[in-house]
Amino acid sequence: MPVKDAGEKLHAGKAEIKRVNAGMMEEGIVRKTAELFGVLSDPTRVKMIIALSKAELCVGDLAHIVGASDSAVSHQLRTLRNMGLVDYRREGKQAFYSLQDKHLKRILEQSIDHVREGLGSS
Amino acid sequence: MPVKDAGEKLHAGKAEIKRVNAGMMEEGIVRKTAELFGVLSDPTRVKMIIALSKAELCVGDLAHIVGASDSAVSHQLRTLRNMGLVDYRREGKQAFYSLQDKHLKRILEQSIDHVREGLGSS
DNA sequence: GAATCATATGCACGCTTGTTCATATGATTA
DNA sequence: TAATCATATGAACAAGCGTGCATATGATTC
Repeated sequence: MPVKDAGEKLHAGKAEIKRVNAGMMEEGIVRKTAELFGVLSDPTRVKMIIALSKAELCVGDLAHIVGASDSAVSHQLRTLRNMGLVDYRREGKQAFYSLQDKHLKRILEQSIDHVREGLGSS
Repeated sequence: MPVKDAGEKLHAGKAEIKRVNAGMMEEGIVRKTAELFGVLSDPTRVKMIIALSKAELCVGDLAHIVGASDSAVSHQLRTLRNMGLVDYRREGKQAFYSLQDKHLKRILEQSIDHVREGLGSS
């Protein structure tokens, strides 16, 4: 049975619409994908992830590197932790973080190239 | 000359910090990268981009496909247009949009796979 | 045990963002 | 020309987000 288009006025052919609809994903996947990108939509977090992809770092050093306050970085790390994107290791007073998610590094690097190629105009 | 660390207390070796710092990008690139990801951080826009990567569509059809109002979609299209991510073509009353930026499709698809592999836990 | 250090957390505030509603624009049709 | 259609736009509002500040926690050092 085809998709019910009862009443709605469409312009492109129904076959076309149907074809596009078939390529759409489940709502849940879409939501999670958007959430993942949300992580990368903040400059501080982008820098944090770049840094953590290069070395395991404690909060203070990370804050120093990305140029944000300890508090801000700690807050953001919680987000990354909750999403399972960073690894966490305690050593005395310090907490060491590193990038858990290798895919993230790939996606980020690819996108940076993309921006470098000139398209991120704004 | 090494990076000036005057006064700040670092924990990891300075060489390590220096190495990580070297891998950091210019502020402008970081900002634009974050902006690009910002585009993909909303479910409606994710759906729009998926749809537009499969076919050229007019506003109404696109709205129908992604399940949002014409107005909402039009607003979002303006954002995408301003960022140079979609192509625009007028035909009579209708305006047809398509994905200008092929990289975007690649990045998006790669990230969807990534989410499918189970990491987008939230 | 007191002081200090590294990190974490709750709250508040300002800013951004996505949507809706109303209206405008511009093209087609009657 | 009037009415209608597709799209665009502006104002307004709610919700979410990033940060600073104060404070808490837990480990080390004196």
